[in-house]
Amino acid sequence: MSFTITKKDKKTNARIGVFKTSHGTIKTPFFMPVVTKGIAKFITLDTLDEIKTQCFISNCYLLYLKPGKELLEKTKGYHNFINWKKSIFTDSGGFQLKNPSFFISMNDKGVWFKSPFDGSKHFMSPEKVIEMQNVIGSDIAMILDDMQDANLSREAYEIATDRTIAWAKRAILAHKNKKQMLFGIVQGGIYKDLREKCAKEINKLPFDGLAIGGLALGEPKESMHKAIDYSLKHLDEEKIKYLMGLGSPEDIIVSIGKGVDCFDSIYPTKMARHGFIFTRKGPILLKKAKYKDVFEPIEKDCDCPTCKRHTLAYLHHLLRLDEPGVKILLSIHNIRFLHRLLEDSRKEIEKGTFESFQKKFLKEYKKRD
RNA sequence: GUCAUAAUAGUGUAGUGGUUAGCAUAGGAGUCUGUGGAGCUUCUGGCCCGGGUUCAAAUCCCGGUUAUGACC
Repeated sequence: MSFTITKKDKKTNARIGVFKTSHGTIKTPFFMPVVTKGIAKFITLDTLDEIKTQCFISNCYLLYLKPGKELLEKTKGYHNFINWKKSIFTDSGGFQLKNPSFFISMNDKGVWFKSPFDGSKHFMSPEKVIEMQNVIGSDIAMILDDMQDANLSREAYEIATDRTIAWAKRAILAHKNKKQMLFGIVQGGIYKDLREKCAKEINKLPFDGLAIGGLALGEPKESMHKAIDYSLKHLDEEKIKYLMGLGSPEDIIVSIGKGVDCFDSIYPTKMARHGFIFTRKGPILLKKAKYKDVFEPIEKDCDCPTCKRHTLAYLHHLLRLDEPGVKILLSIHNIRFLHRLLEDSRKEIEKGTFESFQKKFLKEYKKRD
């Protein structure tokens, strides 16, 4: 279990590296799809393998509810249960804090959640979240953090920042599993001093990786990018950096240049379900009538199963009929698109040409509809 | 041919005298970022035709047209 930077870009803060977990080696920077409950939405694990997914992220809280701790103990972990040989991250459930269908209340001890399945109440503490992730057996566990929604008062972010720091310390003490890595999370909203304070404190602790959370929640883009900078500035350069939740192609390319190594997001799959597909020349809204007779793949050079076999006209036809299968085909493309984008970024960093690649990408990736 | 019933956005429908004529879907525009989901916002678009009653008609009356059904 280690992270080794193999090359640093001279013109930007981008870097490539090798991230070793108990289940293999991941080339960084990388994108991981979200596999909340043991399967990605509309994509099987088989397909994730086929489109060269190195790693995915699941959700500790949702796995705690179903299938539950006992079953995962019986199967000796989540890897066995779902039969996935490669690496797995688990999110703590901190993100569900902003979701009213889960959240009940919280204090310094932890969070009361409710189950949407039966309304039952569950208490989650920083320690309990570590314990559950241990049962899951994920390669990377995330600490429970206090993530506040955008547009709250500064006081709310001050409390959340202090609580995240306090919980991070408790998580470190609770974490005993030597086969599992633990990542800390930086919070602080869009406030420079809070981000810096949180980053410094989290950076002091012996985490295996460092995450930046609480972004892309409705704050302006510019504030978001600044918040990333404030956070990264005080984090150990040699440790792996994980920007939580961001998945738009522009955000990823910009953030790689800042020195981020790891991304996860529901963005590609959610967009796909709503008929939005990524291309290097910008996103396509496939339902538009202009695609009804375009007999070309989404992207000619894309190697995903969807592009190798189908045309825009065909996919448009399925989307207009609201055939469920089209959500599979589009989700596959969008995930593969991000994997390819990251593969290309790694190649460009290796060659020392990342900066011009980044500029060219951002110039070409404009809305074309 | 006779009788009955019906006719409201492209489609399917609600509306029994005073409504900005409602809803769904289709169509246009926008949006979605550590998954309670396949969503959300928004725009466009309609009373079969002609006459009558009434202060006022999608609504009541007469005629026409068309559709469906039954009968001959």
